[in-house]
Amino acid sequence: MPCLQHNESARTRQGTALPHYMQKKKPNVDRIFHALGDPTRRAIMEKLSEGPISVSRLAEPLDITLAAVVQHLQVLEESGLVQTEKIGRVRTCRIEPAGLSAAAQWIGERRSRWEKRLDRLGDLLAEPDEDD
Amino acid sequence: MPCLQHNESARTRQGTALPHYMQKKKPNVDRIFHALGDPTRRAIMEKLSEGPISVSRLAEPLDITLAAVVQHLQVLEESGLVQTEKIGRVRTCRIEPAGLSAAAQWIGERRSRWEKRLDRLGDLLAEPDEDD
DNA sequence: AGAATACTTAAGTATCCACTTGACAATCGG
DNA sequence: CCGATTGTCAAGTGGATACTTAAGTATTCT
Repeated sequence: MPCLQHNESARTRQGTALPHYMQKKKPNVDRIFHALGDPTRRAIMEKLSEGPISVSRLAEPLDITLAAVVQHLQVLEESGLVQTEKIGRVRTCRIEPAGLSAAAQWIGERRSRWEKRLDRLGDLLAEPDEDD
Repeated sequence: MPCLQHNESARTRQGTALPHYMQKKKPNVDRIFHALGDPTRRAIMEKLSEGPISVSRLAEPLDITLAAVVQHLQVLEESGLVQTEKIGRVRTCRIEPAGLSAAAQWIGERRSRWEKRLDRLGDLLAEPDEDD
């Protein structure tokens, strides 16, 4: 069970340990982008965007072992990008839209901050006779 | 110069070698998501979203060495997320909006594909008397 | 019941990659 | 011109992680 801990402590945190009450604050963005950082996992998301599918069907086009696919799925599920459900002996996987939304939101925030900055800059260039 | 090759060939490609004429097709999504997969690099993007800034100013809050920051910046620049310009001895870094756009687009495509699927499903449930 | 399917889990390996150190290069300030 | 800033480059290290193999579990088929 202590197998898939990412334990990003070493590099992720800058200073000393976080107080426990803000430990789980937004664990998702970290995990989501880490998950999307792997090309195989993006390929899995690609396939999943076509619709729900079983683990072995997912593995078919991937030319890695089933076991490896399962490991990727665990990462994706823990990050909240994917949701799975086992019925009988087959586990069906589907996209969890909230995960992709969180990623999109992070990107959108940074982008709009940057663009707002550009706008203000534009204003300054347009009216250079305000006080300073 | 052959220092920062990611050389994702082994795992990224599924089958045999790609023909050279489709090698550089969309190298960006891979690099962009790999770049955003690292928390330190996301912190850099965060800071950059406040406006252009020099390398050493960027490094200050990061408690890693300047050299490490430079390496992260190379990854970010090669992925197209960041643009830099050196004037005198100081290199100024800024966000390249096209990079974030590409990431946002990738996410948006998968998300909308998935949601379109859900819509069709909704239609079926709503009108179960169409032919099959 | 026995065989086949569809995963699951654990352990080991090899590669990748974030980071450091240390030496060097170029520019700026007195 | 000398020292201080600001950044660059190369090599090395340790830890993370994508993947494999191999053995095990639970379900379905005949």
